[in-house]
Amino acid sequence: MKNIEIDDDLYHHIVSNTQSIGENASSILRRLLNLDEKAHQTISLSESADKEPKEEPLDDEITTSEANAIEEFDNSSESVFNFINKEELAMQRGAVGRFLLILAALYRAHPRQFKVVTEICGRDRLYFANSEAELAASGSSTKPKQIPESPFWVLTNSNTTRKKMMLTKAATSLGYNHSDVEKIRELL
Amino acid sequence: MKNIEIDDDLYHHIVSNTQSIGENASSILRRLLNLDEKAHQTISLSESADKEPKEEPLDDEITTSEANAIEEFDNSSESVFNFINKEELAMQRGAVGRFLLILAALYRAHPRQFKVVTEICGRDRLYFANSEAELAASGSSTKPKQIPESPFWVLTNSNTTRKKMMLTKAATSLGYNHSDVEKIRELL
DNA sequence: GATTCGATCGGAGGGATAGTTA
DNA sequence: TCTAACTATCCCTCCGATCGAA
Repeated sequence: MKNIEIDDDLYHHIVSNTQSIGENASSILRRLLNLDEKAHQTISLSESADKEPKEEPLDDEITTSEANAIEEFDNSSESVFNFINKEELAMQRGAVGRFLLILAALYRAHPRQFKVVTEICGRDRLYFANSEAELAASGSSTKPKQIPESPFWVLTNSNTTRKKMMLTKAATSLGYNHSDVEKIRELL
Repeated sequence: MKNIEIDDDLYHHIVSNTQSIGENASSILRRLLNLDEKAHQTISLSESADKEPKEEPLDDEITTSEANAIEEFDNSSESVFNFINKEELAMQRGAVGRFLLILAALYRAHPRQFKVVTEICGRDRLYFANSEAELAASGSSTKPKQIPESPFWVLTNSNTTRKKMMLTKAATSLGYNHSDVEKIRELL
């Protein structure tokens, strides 16, 4: 135990933070200074549990058969709409944020067949690819962005009209019918 | 001047934070507790030695007189922490987004006393107000933004340090103790 | 010509820091 | 004069419409 001398205002400040009858100065100070306890568990690593959808595109040949096309829907019961969070969408600052969110949903719903989007491209720019470099190399200022939680990248330097077109093509490639495609493009 | 008795480990902690030869305990403690060097925070009307939530009403037309003291904490069981969504926070692009989200949480937890933040201000700019115009008029390029889901506006044209300061002052005005204030400012 | 595509460039937002004031 | 506090300019990044190119 030690005695220290402090100014009145400090003293009052400490007293005013008493949280239990008879609490002593040390206890109050520890709380105010964030000391004591058995440390604080900074960030719970609860994160690591859910992650790891990772997904490896796998290079099976899709073109081979119709059967394949069906089987593609490994998540057959899943549709993008199960992965769209309207709140989150609404919160985005601009079209790019929404664009990425929608694509991320498409990827989550169809991780294995997603690679077909890779075929969607412009006159000379690639629109989708597995790496930033590929997109960057296909044009100037393409502004590649990674589709969240996926191994794919998209070109981002385009007007909104074109972004909608990309969504339309992507959804169509993944087997959505016209009315669903329409709903998807309207999300942007 | 007052004398207080503290544990050895606390004593050492304080001593080890000495920053100049001959610095006294009060000075060190003020620094550690983020208290202003002299006088107290601008806004907090220094209480006497009373404990507990302190806080004072300002012009409130509460119908029941007794309610006044207690009623401050209309959402007494509510703390900002119940209104903070870490996910949402993490998603923000920059400090401004987080800043607004944290303030919105503070407002939701304390809608009736929130008006005290209105007293927080700089040399000539207002930091909080009930209208965009007020803030805009108090300086140039103040970039006022409305605190989501609230009738209040904040100035936004400041560096991150100052935004943290604003949060600190706001939380303090609303009766949070230092350790909570610290947690809040760390959210930014 | 008509149409599709590319990427430049103006605009908005954010916030560090230079500059100002008390 | 010197310093601490505060302001708001200004640079940077992100967006995406627009207009030139194919």
